[in-house]
Formats: sequence, structure tokens, C-alpha cells
Amino acid sequence: MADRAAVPEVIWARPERAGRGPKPAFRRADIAAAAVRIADGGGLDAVSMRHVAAELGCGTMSLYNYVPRKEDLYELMVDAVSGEHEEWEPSGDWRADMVRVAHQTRTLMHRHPWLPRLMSPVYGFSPNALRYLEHCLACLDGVEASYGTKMQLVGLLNGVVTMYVTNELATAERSRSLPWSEEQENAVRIAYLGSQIAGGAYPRMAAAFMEDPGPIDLDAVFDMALGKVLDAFAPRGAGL
Amino acid sequence: MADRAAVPEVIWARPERAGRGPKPAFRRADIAAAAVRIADGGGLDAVSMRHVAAELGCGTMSLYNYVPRKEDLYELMVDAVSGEHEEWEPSGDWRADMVRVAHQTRTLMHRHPWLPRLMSPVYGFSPNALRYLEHCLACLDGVEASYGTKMQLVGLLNGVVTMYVTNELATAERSRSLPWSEEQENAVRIAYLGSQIAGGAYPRMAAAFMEDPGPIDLDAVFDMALGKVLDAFAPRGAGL
DNA sequence: GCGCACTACGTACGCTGTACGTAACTAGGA
DNA sequence: TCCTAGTTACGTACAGCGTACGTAGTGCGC
Repeated sequence: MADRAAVPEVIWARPERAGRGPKPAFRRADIAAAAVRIADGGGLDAVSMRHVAAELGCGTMSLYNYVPRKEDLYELMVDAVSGEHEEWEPSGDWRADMVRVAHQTRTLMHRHPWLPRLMSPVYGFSPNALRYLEHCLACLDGVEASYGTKMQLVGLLNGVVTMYVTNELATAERSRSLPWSEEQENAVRIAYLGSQIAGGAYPRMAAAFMEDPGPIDLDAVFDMALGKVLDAFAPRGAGL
Repeated sequence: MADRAAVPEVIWARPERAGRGPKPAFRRADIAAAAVRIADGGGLDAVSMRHVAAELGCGTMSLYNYVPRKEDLYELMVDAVSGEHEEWEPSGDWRADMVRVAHQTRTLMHRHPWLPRLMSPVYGFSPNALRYLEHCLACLDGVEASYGTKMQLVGLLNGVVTMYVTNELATAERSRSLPWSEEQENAVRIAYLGSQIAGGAYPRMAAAFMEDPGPIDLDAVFDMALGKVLDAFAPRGAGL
């Protein structure tokens, strides 16, 4: 009996190919790719063991030969798209490199809108996550600070990016599981908001929504927040 | 026929009591409280329509008289605990007030560990969320800045708090749905991490984990990040 | 070449959200 | 005042989920 993990197991520590039986029909990468394909097309909730198996053309339960739990499938997915992170020779300007890293992460999350929901520090040590972290640290090589501080910077940056993209995608991703359109939902919510504000109980909120700053440039908002966070760590181009 | 929402509907716009039929057995607050109780005790995944109904002592489908979709139950929950936010007379020192707000939010999230997962800008305009936002804006009354900037500050602050608490709770909340303990899982993951680092492919990661900064004080880390974010908006006690 | 670990996968269980139908109830209009 | 239409309550049912378990069949290590 294979004793399907009564004890914790990191999927990455498990060898792709066991010694004994018939050779596996897929590689882990195939499975991850199939799951990513489904999530990209139909949202994270479309990723079920049955769907992934169908996408691969195998029986549902066969997947459990590769992935002990669905949770591990998620971990495979996150690692797979983490592999899309490009790396480059550190430019010497760590601030510029960090901005580039952040933009790249944001692009990645827009390409795979389910990614923010799966972002977890627990997945932070998959093979591709390690490569990514090492690259970030390399970009910070010239900075005089402890690795602890550098890790905190990278963590905060990642967090802020995740947060912003989550907000950027919130209504769009939400409308995927709703029986009506995003615009309809927004209209109804804004109508309610208007009625509440008109009540006079929230004068400052009312003023805020009267301001009408014109169309919001999400890219600019993101860049501004990113800049502020970096400023917080290095106020005037000094070290951390 | 009641035509159970073929068109979007904000739950807050629906009256608690309809004119016609028998008087409802519960108020929305009862249902929210029951769901919160279950989530506090058994995690968010324990919140199913059947469980909530059982907690209330009514049939499962009766809930759908109060809540058109499960999603709306979540919205009720977030609003309910948002009501736990205390308010106070703005002190005049907006930075101190913002720190207090952030600490309060963090405490709230530790009391209701499922809250970060449900944090969504979509729920940002429930009654208690409006009260909360209005209070934040009131604390910023003396600051010379547009309401847009103020909203951005509040948003960024909330986001950073959410992010930090998510990380603080990640392993604990995760272990709730796992058949083994948090410590076991951590041990296995650290063992894997060690083996990878020992391979020599990630020299900086290796150095980072050699550093051993001693026990981490989560409160201090949180306060530091919070301070940096506030510094980013108001470098030296100036206005925004 | 034997045995056993492994792959493949069908069946089945308990759980989920919720569509639908029915019975009891009550407020508004005649 | 009675009638009726809209609401509440809730049992049943269905499609889908993760996954435990059992059974074949395959091919490496001894």
C-alpha cells in the first residue's frame, strides 16, 4: 500500500519518477500546465480534479498518483507561473530593479488573474519561488542592509503588488461567478451608495464622491503607491 | 413568483421585513451572528448554508428567504464584524489616529481570522464599512489633501494590514484544513528548504537563513512596516 | 523470473450550493 | 369582512465537488 501521505509531504521533495512501476503518462509540468490553462480560461473555480483530468485525457483518480491533495495542485500552479518571471543582470540601481520586479509581478498577475488568490507565504519556497527570491536578493546586492531587512522589503513589495492587483481585478473576477454582468452589479451598488450618501450621515464620503477626479489611471495609481513604498525604505536614494 | 434575483441586488437595499407574509423568524443580524460564530470556531470553510441553518435551528432553504446567495452571507459577515470597529473623537494627531485604526483592524482580524480572506473592495460600502470610512476621513480632517488622496491612504493602510495579518495567520489557518499539525508541516518544509539551499544554487538565500535574527517579534515587524508606510505619505510630520 | 511497488481508474460516500414545489400565514384592497 | 396575492418555511432533488478504497495491469530490482 502506498500509504497516501498520513504524514506531511512537500510535493517538491517527491521524485517525479518512482523506481518500480510502469512509467507515468505525464510529468508534473503537464499537470500544472493543464490546470493553469483551465484557470486562465475559466477562473480558479473551474479548476477541479475532474476538469484537469479531462483536460489531460485521463481518469480523475489518476491525478492522485501525481498530486496527493488538491492543495498541492495549487502549489504546482503557482510554481509553474512563477517560472514565467524573467531574470536579468542587476543594473546597479536597486530601486529601478525593484520597480521592474514589481511591474513584472503585476503583469504576471494580470495574465493569470487567479494568482493573487493563491498567493501564500506557504508556497514561497517552491523551486521557481526560490529562483525569484534569489534574483531579488541579487538585485539588492549593493545595498547595505541585513538580509532580514531585504527579505522584508521584497515581502512588502510583493504584498503591495498582490493587494493592488487584487483590487484591480476584484470586480472582474467576481463577475465570473455571478449570473449578471459586472456593469449591472456596479450600477446597482453605486445606486445604493448614492442613496446612503444622500441621507447625509456620511458628509465626508459624500464630499469624496463629489470630487470626481475624472477617469482613474490604474497604472499611475499603482506606480505612485509603489514609489511611496520604496521611498519608505530609502527616503532619498540612501541605503535601506 | 418571487423571481429570486435574475437581476443584481445589494442586500442592504432589501428591506428586512416585507409587507405581506408571516413575520420572519430571524433578523439579518441573527444570521450574520450565527455565521460569524461558526467561522470563528471552525474556520470559514465550516460556514455552509446547512451549518448556519442548523445553528439557527431552521431548515436550510429558509435561509434563502433572507440571503439570496451565499456570497451575500459573506457580505453580511464582513459587515457584522466591521461593526466591532470602535470610533473615537479624532485626536488632532492624524498619524496617531491612523496607527490606532490600523492596530484596531489588526486586532479585529486576529479575533476573526477568516476576515482577511473575505476582504474585498466590493464589500467596501456596507453600512458599517461606510461608518468606518467616514471615521477614518474624520481623523484626517485637519490634513490638507484631496479626499482622493485620503481614500488612497486609507486603502493602502487597510491593504498593508490585511497583507500582514494574512501572513501572520497563513500557516495557522492552513493547518485547520490539513490532516497534520502546523509544526509537522513546517518541519518538513524547512527540511526541504534546507536541502535546496545546501545545494549551493541559492547563495544569498543561504546567507539569509544563516543570519538567524533570533525570535521574530511579529508586533514589532508590523509596527515597523506601518510606520514606513505612514512615513511614505508624510515624511516628516508634514501634511500629505 | 518472481514479487512487489507502482500506475491507472471505476465506484462510491459525504459534502456542497441551490432550483423547485408545497403548505401555512398575513397584510392590503374590495 | 372576506379574498387573494405575496411571503415565509422547508423538504426533496440534482449536479458538482474532493477523495477513500478496491482492482487490474505493468515493469524494475532482487
